[in-house]
Amino acid sequence: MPELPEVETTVRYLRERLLGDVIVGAQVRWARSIDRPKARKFCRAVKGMNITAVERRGKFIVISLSQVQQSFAYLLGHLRMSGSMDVIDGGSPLSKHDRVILRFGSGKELRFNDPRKFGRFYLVHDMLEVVGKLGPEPFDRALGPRRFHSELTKKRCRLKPLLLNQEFLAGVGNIYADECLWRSQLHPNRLSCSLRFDEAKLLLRELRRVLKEAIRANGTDAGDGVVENGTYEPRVYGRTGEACHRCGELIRRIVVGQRGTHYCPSCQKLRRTIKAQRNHE
DNA sequence: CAAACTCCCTGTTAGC
DNA sequence: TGCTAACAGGGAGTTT
Repeated sequence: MPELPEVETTVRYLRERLLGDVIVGAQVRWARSIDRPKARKFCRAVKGMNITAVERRGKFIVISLSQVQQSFAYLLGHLRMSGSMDVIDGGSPLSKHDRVILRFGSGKELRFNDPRKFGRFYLVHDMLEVVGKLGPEPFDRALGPRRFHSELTKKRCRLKPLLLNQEFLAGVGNIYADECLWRSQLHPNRLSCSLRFDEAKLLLRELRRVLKEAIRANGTDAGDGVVENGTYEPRVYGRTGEACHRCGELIRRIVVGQRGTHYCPSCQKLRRTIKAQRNHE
């Protein structure tokens, strides 16, 4: 599943190939892949648009567009579960799950491939219409340990669902939520309001470290038929029953907030000490 | 406010 | 071998 590192990888890939190119045509093979406007209007409106920037906001791909008479300014894309983007020279046969194709003046084609059909494009004037409610970027300079701790403690949620909440923090998905909790030795069910300052500080640092490491590796290989060639190796995610890299205990899978969650029962204790445990019993 | 549920989808997999 | 049913999962919306 594409999360921040995978989207960042995709954005860099697209930027390198599409910057300055002009969209000359669009084909939509699954109408609901276009969230807004309606597919017909979308195809008409993107024609003649020039790609002036390709950036990322959370898990959204943000493409800035310019045209002589401006009616739309941003093309946003979200890969959701199984989406991926490919830029090819054009003309080659379509593959089964290609949902949207953009043709460019250079002859290149952007192909949006999405087996599960959850991914979406948004063509809008104001990108805040789509990404306006997102929380801060994990790498936002304004997000320091102090503010992170205060945001964490003013909520009363379990850590895992809170990290996945895009209005709390933008870009974290199931894999990297599990990974940063393991690295910080925090239990996914731990209440956010119970975190000490040093624990919040550690969590933020480990989250940034794991995201950086994954970006450097071009993300994680989905292995799910999704075209991705990242080499980041998760330490807990998808390693149920295997040995913890820190202590050797077997990694366990539980469900937290309707999401599969992987953690080490020995390194990530809910309660910190035996004494604290007794006090609760 | 927090959490659970439902829906959207299809490839994969467990079970028969 | 071949079939069916359960399942995963991001996010929006609804209900508890």
